[in-house]
Amino acid sequence: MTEPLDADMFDAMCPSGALPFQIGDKWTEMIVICLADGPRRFTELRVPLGAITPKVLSATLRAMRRDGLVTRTAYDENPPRVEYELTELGRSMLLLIDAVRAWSSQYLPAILAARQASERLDA
Amino acid sequence: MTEPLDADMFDAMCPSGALPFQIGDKWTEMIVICLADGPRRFTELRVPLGAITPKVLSATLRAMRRDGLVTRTAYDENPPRVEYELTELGRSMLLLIDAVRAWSSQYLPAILAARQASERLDA
DNA sequence: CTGAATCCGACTTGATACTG
DNA sequence: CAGTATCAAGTCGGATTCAG
Repeated sequence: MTEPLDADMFDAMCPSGALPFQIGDKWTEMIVICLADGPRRFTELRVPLGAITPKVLSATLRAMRRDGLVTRTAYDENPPRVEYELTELGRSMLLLIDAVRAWSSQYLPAILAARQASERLDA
Repeated sequence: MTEPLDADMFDAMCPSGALPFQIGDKWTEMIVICLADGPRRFTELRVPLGAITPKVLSATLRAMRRDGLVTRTAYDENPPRVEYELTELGRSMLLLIDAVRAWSSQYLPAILAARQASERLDA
């Protein structure tokens, strides 16, 4: 259920900067996807997110907690362990994220083609 | 079909800043919605967009043209007239925008409530 | 009417280093 | 392990002014 996250899991989504649909800030969508299969630890999330700095991950998770998208559970152990988990509200985003991904796979190539065509006009 | 746009048509959507789904940049979604019923002129678009500056509207439309979302048609008249119209690609976003809006009407209140609850903890 | 040119402040993101 | 503190850089939207 909660196997280790693949460090390359977002590499294939590279042209996401061209996608006209953005979920939250730069990282929210990926974090939601990472948490889809169950709770994850702080460092565990850093693996697939391409060397996100701890400050940014911390800030993003705090904003998501504030909006009720994730919960944070700290275990009083040594070494410390903290787990983040999607709330029902956060989980409700998964369906819409799937819809966005479906739209992307269908239409993103057209956007990239239009972009390259207009680049040729500039030259 | 293309009745004048209401200057208040986006006032009810005010808490859109809290929405975790963003379409393009700040204005792209609203422009797509404004063009849903047919072509619109430059100044016509400025009405419902709450005093968007011409520079920003121009830049947004240029980016949308570059991505193949809208077409621009200039008529050689005096005074000059320019019309923007959704392409098929741009029109394909409408379904997804509807899905985002449906999600919003269902879950955005929960986000706002969670946000207010965490504000009370800060105080 | 439909923009373009310039300047600017605010916000976002990241690099780096440090702590309980 | 799980963050925080500080600093630097880039980007975006906007105000203002001017032009075809």
